[in-house]
Amino acid sequence: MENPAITRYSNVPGVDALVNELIGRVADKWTLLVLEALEEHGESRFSALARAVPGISQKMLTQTLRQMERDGFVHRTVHPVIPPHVDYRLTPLGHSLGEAFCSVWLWAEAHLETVAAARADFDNRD
Amino acid sequence: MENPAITRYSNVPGVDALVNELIGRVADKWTLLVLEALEEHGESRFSALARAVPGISQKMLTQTLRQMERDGFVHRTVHPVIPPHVDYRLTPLGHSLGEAFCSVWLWAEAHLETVAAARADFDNRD
DNA sequence: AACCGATACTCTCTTTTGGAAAGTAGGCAC
DNA sequence: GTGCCTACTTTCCAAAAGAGAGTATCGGTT
Repeated sequence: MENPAITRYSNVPGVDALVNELIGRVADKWTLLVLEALEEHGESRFSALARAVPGISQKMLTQTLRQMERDGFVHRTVHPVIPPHVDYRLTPLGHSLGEAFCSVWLWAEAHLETVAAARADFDNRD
Repeated sequence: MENPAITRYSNVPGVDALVNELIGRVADKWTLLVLEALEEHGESRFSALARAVPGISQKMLTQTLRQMERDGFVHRTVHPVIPPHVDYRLTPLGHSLGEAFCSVWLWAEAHLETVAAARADFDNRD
């Protein structure tokens, strides 16, 4: 009873599930915030990212960076010195993702007040 | 000890936290998928959305639609008939968000294989 | 030799979130 | 009455996230 219909901006049926999965991975708050921090500050260390992404826990930062590394968005450089020194930087793929999200950031900035007004309106109904 | 520095594509310090919050709301897998379904199919009923968004539970669909309604992305029309009939459609604001995300969908489609290859490569290391 | 500091994690515990499935409401055909 | 229809709502349980302390490493200090 599945609807095999066209979905998504391209209409290739079998690809949709995969695109959905990738979107699910990419449409993640922390991924987006880390991506943005790396776009903004360039190559950064773990502790710098922890500072740059407000509210992220070390655990989530580690996890997010691992996923992003696995997906090929960031490159991890370990300098074998004491104390340890690890740098993270965007790959070209990660950078291209950042550019794709650029319009979303701009949208968020542009419509911040509209959304706030909509929320206030909604909360004051009934 | 907070770093008040420039973040985001605009550099207005106080706005950043709000933009972050909005991004967190908007960069949500289910929100994105529902948004896409509404872009694709136009005004839809609850059950049609449940079918159009593969894998979503009723609970998450209800919750996501409520949030999107509160944020002003969707309009909810209740037809007071029996059995109940409720239609959801994108507001202009919701549509503009969909357009902002368009580049992300295109990115996902375009780089699907690159990401798959990166993952395979990562998983086969050490 | 014991201790400390620095850095990037890692582990444990508690809270929050998400999914599956059953329940609710209310008129209408039977 | 009983069952049916749709759009939720609730409940229970499992998975995920956050807080915060712990770990490994080595050189320098005491």
